[in-house]
Amino acid sequence: MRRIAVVEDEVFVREELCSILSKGGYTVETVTDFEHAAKILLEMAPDLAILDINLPETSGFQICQELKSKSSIPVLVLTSRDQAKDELEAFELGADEFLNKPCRKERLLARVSNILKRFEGRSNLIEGQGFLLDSQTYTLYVNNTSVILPKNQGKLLVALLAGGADMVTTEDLCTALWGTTEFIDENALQVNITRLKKTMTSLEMPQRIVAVRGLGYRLENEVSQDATAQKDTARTDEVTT
Amino acid sequence: MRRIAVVEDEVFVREELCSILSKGGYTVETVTDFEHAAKILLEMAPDLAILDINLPETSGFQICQELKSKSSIPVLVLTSRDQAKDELEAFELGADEFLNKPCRKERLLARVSNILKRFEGRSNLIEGQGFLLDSQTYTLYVNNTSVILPKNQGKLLVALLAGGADMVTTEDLCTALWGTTEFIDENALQVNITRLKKTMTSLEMPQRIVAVRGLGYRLENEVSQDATAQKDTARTDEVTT
DNA sequence: AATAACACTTACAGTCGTTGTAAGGATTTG
DNA sequence: CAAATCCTTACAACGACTGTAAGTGTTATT
Repeated sequence: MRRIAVVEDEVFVREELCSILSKGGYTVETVTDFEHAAKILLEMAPDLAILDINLPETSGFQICQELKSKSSIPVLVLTSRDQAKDELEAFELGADEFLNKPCRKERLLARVSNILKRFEGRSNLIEGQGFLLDSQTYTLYVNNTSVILPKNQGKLLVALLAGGADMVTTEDLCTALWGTTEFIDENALQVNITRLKKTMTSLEMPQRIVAVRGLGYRLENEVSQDATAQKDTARTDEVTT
Repeated sequence: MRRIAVVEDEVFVREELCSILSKGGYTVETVTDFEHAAKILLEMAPDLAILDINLPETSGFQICQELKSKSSIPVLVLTSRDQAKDELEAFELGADEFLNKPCRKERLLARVSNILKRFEGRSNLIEGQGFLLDSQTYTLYVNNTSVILPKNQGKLLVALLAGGADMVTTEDLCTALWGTTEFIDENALQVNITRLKKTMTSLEMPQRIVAVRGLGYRLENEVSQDATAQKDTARTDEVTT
C-alpha cells in the first residue's frame, strides 16, 4: 500500500487529511517535529509528502527545498491562502503539485492519485541540473533525448550526483565502481572518468566534471552565477512572510 | 522555442491566453475547428495542449481522451466552473494538469512551465498498460523497476504498442526489426518474439503477446475475459473471410 | 625554468551480452 | 492423423564495454 506523509500543524486539518487519505486506501503517517521535518521525511521515504506552507517553527518551502535536493520524493504543497505567490515559489522549489487548503475530498484524492501515478516506476530517477538519470539502468534523459550510459559511466555519475556540488573522493568513486578500493589501478578510474566526460560534453550537458587535485572529482555547473542569485532572492521572500 | 496549442472558443479568453503565453516566451497556435481538434493537435504535435472543457461542437474531455490514447502530448485542462467533478473526469481521461479559468497570469505560466519541465526529455516515452517504454533506448519501466530491453525486443515492443490492441502483421514486425521484409528467415522473428515474451513474463507485465495464426501477433491484457472472447470471435472472423 | 606529481589521452585485447542460424519439439487446424 | 504453424533450445559470430598499458599534457613547487 502507498505510504503518504502529512506535515500539517493545525490538528483539525491534519485529522481531516488523515481520515480522507486512509479512506482513500493509503497508509498515512504524520510528522509533527517540524524543525527536523526534512530529515524525518528522508528517513521515512514515503511515496508522497504533503506539506503545509504555514508551519510554526519553519516553512514548508524550506522543507520542500531540502527534500527535493536530497531525494526525488513527490511533494504536494498545501496552502490556506489563495495567493499565486505561494504557488510560484513552491513550483520553483521543486514542488510537484499544489492545492488550496479549503478543498473537497475528491479533489485531494484526485491530485494524490495523479501525482502517485506520475511518479510510478520512476522512484529510481535521480534529478541532476537539467537532466534525469535512472540509477538502475543508467538511462540518461537530456535535451529531449535519452541515452544509455555504459555501466561504469553510470555508476560514476550516480556517485558524483550523490555528492551534489561537493567533491567525491577517489576512494568513494572506486568503491562505487568495483566495490573495493584495493588492488585496482587508479588509472582505470581516470579512464572511466574521461569516458564519462566525453559523453557528457557530446550530449551538451550543463555540468562538467572537475578534478580536485590529489583528492577526487566533483560536478560543476556550467553557468552557476544565476543559480546562487536566485537562491538568495527566494530566501529574502521567505523572511517577509 | 516551445510550442503551445490553445483550444478555446471564447474569443476574449483565447486572445488573453495567447497574449500571456506569448509574453511568457512560448509560440502559441490556436485551434478553432473543435470537431476535428484531436486530429489537428496530433498533426501539430505541440509541446503542450491547453484545452477548454466547454466547447461548442464537442467536449474537451473527448479531445483529451483521443489525444492521450494516440500520443503522449501533455494536456492542461481549463474550466470556468469550480466543480471538482470536471477535475476528476479530466484526470481520469489522462489530463496532466488542471486550472480554473479565472486565473492569474503568474499561475498560468507557473503551471505551464511546470508541466513542460515535467515532460522534458520524456517525449519519447510510450505508455503501455501498466508500463512505460522509452522508444529510443528501449528502457522499460514496470513495477517500480526499470530494465533495458535488448534492441530487437525493444523494437518489437514498440511496433506491437503502435498497433494497440490490434494485430500487427509479421511483415510490419520484420520491417520494424530489419527495415526490410526480404531475405529474412521468419524463424528469426519468432526467436525474437519468444525472447520478448520471456522477458515480459519474467517482469510480470500485465500484457501478453498472442500469435494470430498465419498473420502476425498482437498484445493482450492478462486479466480481461473480454479479450479472450474477442480472440475467439477474431479467429472465427478470419475463417469466415 | 626544471622537476616531480598528477591528470589526461589513445590504442589494444579480453570479456560479456546480443543476435541470427539451425534443428527439433509442441500446438493447432482440417 | 497429417500438415501447417508456432515454439524452444543451443551455439557460434558479432559488437560493445572494460581494464591494461604506455605515452602525452598539465600543474605546483623549488
